[in-house]
Amino acid sequence: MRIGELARQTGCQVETIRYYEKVGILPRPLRAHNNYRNWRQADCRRLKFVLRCRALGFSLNEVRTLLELIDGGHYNCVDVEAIGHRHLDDVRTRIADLQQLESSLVDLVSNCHGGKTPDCSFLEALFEDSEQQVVQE
Amino acid sequence: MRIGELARQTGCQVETIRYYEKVGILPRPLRAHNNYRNWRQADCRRLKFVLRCRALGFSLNEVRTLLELIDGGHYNCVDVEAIGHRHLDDVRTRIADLQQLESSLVDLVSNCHGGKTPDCSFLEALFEDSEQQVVQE
DNA sequence: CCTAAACCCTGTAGTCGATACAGGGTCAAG
DNA sequence: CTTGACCCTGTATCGACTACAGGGTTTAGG
Repeated sequence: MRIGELARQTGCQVETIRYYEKVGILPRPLRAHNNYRNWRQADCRRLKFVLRCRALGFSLNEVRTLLELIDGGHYNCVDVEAIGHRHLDDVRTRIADLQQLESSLVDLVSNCHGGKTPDCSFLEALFEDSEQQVVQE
Repeated sequence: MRIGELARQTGCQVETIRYYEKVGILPRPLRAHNNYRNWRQADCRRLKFVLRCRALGFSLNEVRTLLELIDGGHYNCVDVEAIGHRHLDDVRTRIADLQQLESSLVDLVSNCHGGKTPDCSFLEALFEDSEQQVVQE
């Protein structure tokens, strides 16, 4: 299968496939006489797996770890679960951070009543020399 | 004030200050005889403003826009409010996306019961050739 | 006066996960 | 025989920094 066909079957961009090959997420495929890559069905399956992991917010390094466990063949479900749980914790932390951020923004914007310069409470609040800490993103 | 002192007063890293100068977020300061940067109190205030915006998740480009409005002096509170609201919408979208992602992960992980290879339902679910779409991050 | 540590400078490269060319080669249809 | 779709390599770009390398300056202590 040529790269365009693999792209169609997976919904992945051609450049991204070449990128995944370069960084070792996908194996180097055989080449045809014209130097075109020749992908196999197993590569398609693997790529779909990668894309699903990415859609779930796993980093490429996490995906690499999962793939190594799979490729090694002697993975333990406990290891896999640990990666999943760690990632879930990450996601929950990010949600909590964003929610803090949201409420700070709501506070700021709610003070805004369309007045003219220089009475912008939004900017004034951001310029205040208070020690009040805003949550890090 | 030298760069280290500005870093201490703002909690910003020295390299980041030089970076902000390079990309035009901070003005080019005067230089002492030894070529050391000489920052003023107004720069400190400006940098604190920038850091607060960043902590609220504004991109550097959004910060740049806000600073241009301020520097121009003829900004309208409506413009500022619009930037704030647009950003708030962004944040809410990201929260919703992450929450979708969280529930997908919970589903995956909850099927995991510490079994041995090759009975890992977590990996199997990711390998499934279903058309079921996972939410994009 | 000397030395060591702390500070400052410029410039470049690296991070992550792609994306976007530039500049070429190949192939099938009309 | 040409057009357009496809493929190749290699490099540059994005955002927002961070981390050096390789140098100069200042400051405190002995």
